[in-house]
Amino acid sequence: MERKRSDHIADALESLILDGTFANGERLDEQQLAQRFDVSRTPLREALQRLALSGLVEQIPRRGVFVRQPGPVELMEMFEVMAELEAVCARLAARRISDEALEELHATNERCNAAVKAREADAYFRENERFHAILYQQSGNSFLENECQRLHKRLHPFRRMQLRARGRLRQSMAEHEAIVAALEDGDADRAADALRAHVAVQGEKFHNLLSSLKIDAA
Amino acid sequence: MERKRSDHIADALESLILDGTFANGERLDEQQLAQRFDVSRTPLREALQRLALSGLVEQIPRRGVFVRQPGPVELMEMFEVMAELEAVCARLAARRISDEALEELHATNERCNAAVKAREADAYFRENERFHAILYQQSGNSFLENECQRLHKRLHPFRRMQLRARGRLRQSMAEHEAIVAALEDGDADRAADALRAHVAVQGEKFHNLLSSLKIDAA
DNA sequence: GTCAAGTTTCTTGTATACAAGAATTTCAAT
DNA sequence: ATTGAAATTCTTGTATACAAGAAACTTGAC
Repeated sequence: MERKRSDHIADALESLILDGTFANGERLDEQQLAQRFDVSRTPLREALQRLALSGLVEQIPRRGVFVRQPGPVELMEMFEVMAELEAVCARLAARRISDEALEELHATNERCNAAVKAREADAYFRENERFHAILYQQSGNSFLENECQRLHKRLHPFRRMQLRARGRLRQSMAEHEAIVAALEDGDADRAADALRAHVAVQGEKFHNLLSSLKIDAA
Repeated sequence: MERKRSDHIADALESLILDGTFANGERLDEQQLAQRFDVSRTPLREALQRLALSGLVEQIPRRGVFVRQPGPVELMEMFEVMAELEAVCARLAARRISDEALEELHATNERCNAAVKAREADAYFRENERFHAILYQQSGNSFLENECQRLHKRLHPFRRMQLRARGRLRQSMAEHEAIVAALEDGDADRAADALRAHVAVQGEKFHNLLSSLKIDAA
């Protein structure tokens, strides 16, 4: 299963957009980028098209493609949908989850906690991602799993930002524990509510963070 | 806002796949299709890539692209997710829906009913689509609205098939009425449950239909 | 006749060339 | 100096040409 050049370019561009190398309304010049990646315009255009379809970039016919960072409103909307999708995962998983998966959720939380204490941000994020990935998978609905991963990936950079809020890490861990507890009890509604709240609060924290930044800037 | 050739080709190919002109595992030959649409391979490849990203087609590197109709399991999964997403729409819409929109839902249902009585299938489908589109929109979350429309579009041909089940049309109309009633009462949970059931039953009907077809074939 | 290695042909992936529409600049008129 | 139209330049969209990998076919050994 070998990948082609345009795939790698798409990934690279995605990273560059998500980490803010390209500013928001900025136009992405095909020729420049082609030179930068040492490739012709053909695979580059394929990569740009992929980004356009995944929403990171807007393609205006005969004008070019422009970086399109979601604004505060759209972000809140995305977090809202993410919260609901994860709640559905939890509801389904509460019935279907295996003992092994529960064990793994516990283990992941352990490692997550250890990372919090050791102040290892990267390790924390890795385990956090794993926690959610397991939940998606345990929904038993692979279409849902894919949709969740898609949206999760898109929200990734903002999730990271939101976690800088004071005391959020410890609170987030507590929420994880509560979610696992509900799953262990097989309580679908409680698990769903816990997960919905867990994700929704991320959106809110992020929103607060944005507001404070705006005040600072003003 | 002019579109480009590859957009039209993508639409055309999409129709051809959805209406079954191309069989399931069939390989789509770039050269043949290019001739067929009287265009070079470049825009055609763009169109194919779009279809691949939207899931209608699978692209295997250096091998070609193949039609990929979802199997029964995946379809059920998709209907399950659709049901949940629409339930979220209903829950949000129950609080935010405007009087005008409620009025329009009623009107749409009227026209839908008329179409049922007149046995006008096309009109029925048009109004049915409109009903759901209004709900998506009235969620007040445009990201959610887009996601719903995306999935709705993808399920469109299967929805149509499912409605052939005996008595389903009339039952479906009754469900629509119940949904509007819940929205008028501002009862979020009832609206969500009604819409979830309304969509979920479509998946089940479809599943039944598939099973009976398989028995017939055997 | 079957199987395998080598060769040919075909298809996809990439590069380049060309066409057409958009942006920018130039230049004239007021 | 400003405005507006013509022309030039630049960028995107499409066509064609080339490269590389996969499938199909040929040929030879057993």
